Amino acid sequence: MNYLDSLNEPQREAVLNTEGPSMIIAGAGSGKTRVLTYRIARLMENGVDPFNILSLTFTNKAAKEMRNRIEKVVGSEARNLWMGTFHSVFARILRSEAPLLGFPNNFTIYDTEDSKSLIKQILKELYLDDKIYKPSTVLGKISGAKNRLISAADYLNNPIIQADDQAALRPELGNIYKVYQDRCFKAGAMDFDDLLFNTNLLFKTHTDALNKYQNIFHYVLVDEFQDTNLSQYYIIRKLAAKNRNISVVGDDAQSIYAFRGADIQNILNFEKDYPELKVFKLEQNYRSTQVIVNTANSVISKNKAQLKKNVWTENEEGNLIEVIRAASDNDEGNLVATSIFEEKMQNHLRNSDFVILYRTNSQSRSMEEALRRRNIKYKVIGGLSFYQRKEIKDLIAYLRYCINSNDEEALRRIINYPKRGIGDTSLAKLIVAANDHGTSLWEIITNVKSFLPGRAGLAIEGFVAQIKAFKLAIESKDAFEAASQVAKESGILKELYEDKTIEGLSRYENVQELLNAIKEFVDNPEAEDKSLGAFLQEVSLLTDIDNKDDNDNDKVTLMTIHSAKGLEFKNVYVVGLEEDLFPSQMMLSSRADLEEERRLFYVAITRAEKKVTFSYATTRYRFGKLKSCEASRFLTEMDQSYFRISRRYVGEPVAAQTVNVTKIKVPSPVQGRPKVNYIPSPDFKPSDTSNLSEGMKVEHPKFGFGTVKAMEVAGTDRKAKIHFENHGEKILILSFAKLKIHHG
DNA sequence: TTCCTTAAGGTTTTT
DNA sequence: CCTTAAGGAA
Repeated sequence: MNYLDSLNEPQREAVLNTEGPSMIIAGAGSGKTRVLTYRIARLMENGVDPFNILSLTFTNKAAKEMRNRIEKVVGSEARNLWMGTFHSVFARILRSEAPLLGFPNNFTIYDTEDSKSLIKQILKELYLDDKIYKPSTVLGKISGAKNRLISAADYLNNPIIQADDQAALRPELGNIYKVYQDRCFKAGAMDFDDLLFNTNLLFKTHTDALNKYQNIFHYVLVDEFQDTNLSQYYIIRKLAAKNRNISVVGDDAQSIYAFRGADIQNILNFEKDYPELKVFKLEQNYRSTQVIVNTANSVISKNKAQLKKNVWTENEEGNLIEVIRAASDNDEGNLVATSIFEEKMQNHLRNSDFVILYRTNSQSRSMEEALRRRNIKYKVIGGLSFYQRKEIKDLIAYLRYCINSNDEEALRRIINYPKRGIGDTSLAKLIVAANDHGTSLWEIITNVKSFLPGRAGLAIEGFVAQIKAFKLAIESKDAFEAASQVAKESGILKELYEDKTIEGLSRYENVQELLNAIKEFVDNPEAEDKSLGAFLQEVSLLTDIDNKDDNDNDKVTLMTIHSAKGLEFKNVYVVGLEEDLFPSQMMLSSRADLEEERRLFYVAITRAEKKVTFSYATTRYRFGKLKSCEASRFLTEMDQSYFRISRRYVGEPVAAQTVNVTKIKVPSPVQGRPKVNYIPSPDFKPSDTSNLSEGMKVEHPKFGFGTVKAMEVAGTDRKAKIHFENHGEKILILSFAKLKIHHG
């Protein structure tokens, strides 16, 4: 029972309160994972069978780690817990219940690429313009509807939605949605959103199935609750309806997935749905220094929509936050890499103590180049993941097709790869035939002679014979041997082997790597289902962060801020802090979007234990063109009292010295006075501030008019303490604060 | 049907 | 800058 002693009061209460509904509001770094771990351990110690506990996490990796930690407390029984992401847990359940909904047990899971490809196909068939109905937009609409549990029929019958689509000049959206669903159904396929939508459907239409799972899951726990969507919320609410032992953990300040349908309303609904709810607030931060916690708080305080929470820490004050300004994106990479190198040497750190976080995946390039030049080992999370590579998807499409021969997207991929003389026109004829006869493509191509008598028909017969042989192999051999046979006899390996370019070589190696992964899967003694189908399912639901580590773990990590959720590092670099990049220019149109960007920034800062470094570039290549950039508004709006401007500017020697700056304590913000949005004078133009001095009157585009109270100059690092009429005292850094000097 | 050249357009974030 | 779509010739 000693673990209880290691918890603070609210943590302990949250752990001990195992019965009934509860909500744990957990600030960043407040020991949320510990609480969840011990809570589950506690349940098991109280005699609850692990088979009766469902714990939903945001990544499979988080589930695995938590399982290991619980195992350390209660032993190997922890393996029997139901743990995983929403998608993987309910895919598993659907795997056995799918026939109730008319799907085969071996249904395929379409990834985003498959979905878009199908939408393109449908647009062609309906003679719709893909400039107006852009596949990604259409998919987004369909996804949004599904996440709010609106079926295609509901969509078509809803007058408000129809009016909206009419007004947006996209009246056919509902129709596309309907055709898309029909085609998925016929293909025996579900997309990511269908996994959740169909789980809801299952529980709604089959009370016996619902009862079954209600009786299995006596306890339901949900991590990262702020990032669940309505569809997910309904699932857990249904599951918990009988026992009402439901516990959710989240932090509204870290909600960053609204674009995926996540709805902060879920937190409010939760309070309404469970009036007997117990709420626990974890506010003490154990992860970060005071500098980091205070800075992060100053960022998030700019948001209007938030729950009341006071995150604080007893940790040391810690390093100042360093701000690097670079001349270009490449320069930014160099300065960041140099900084990492120096920090590492000075403080005896490991590569793995560092993370570089950015808004978009494309920003990794300049960082990678700079790190490589300095021989600093790194790994990139996300981006084009292994399983999204063309050669991998091709082989997987063969395997998918052997398991589910109605899988239209897989067929489209492989029917003429490697080339066997079956072109678009032949395939189009087959699809038309399938639609006209109301049968599956597989039935058409197994009787191809009656539809395509010529040379193309012959080629298809050869293809079908091959697939039949593969199916036999999959039935009689283990997954690895079968997949190897498919790779060889399909001609994929040969095709890649003959490509002697560097890319070709690496593609060949990637396919071998996939086969290795299947081998490993088959050899894993813990896996209960070693079938090829099980492998494919697991692989299709991997998250970026789930990619398994190689043996050498001492690497600098590069990833998007989204991927970094839930992780922590000693030193964090948040790079590319420029207007239009972060916040992204796509997110400037509404207040809600901008607030989400700010929460994202908050998440980035709060990953750090010891030190945060910000960087931005004044020019950056975008679409192959050099564009000039401005420092992000996030830099200008936050509390800058802990900033230290790095002297790492272009042209300076690599071993630039750091400036010694005494920190100015910032007075707490003026209380009680409402902060009105200041509208700058129409002729507002930032002045040259190199001669700014005490007593001058200035105008700031956000804070309005003020008087300079004090100046502090240390090399290139210049700060001004300014008293603003409506916002009190602020300390601004002159290299990016925009100020107009008013004379007289 | 395939392969080559050229043009256009695209970067948020992810299960 | 990159990748993908489209168009034309063998």
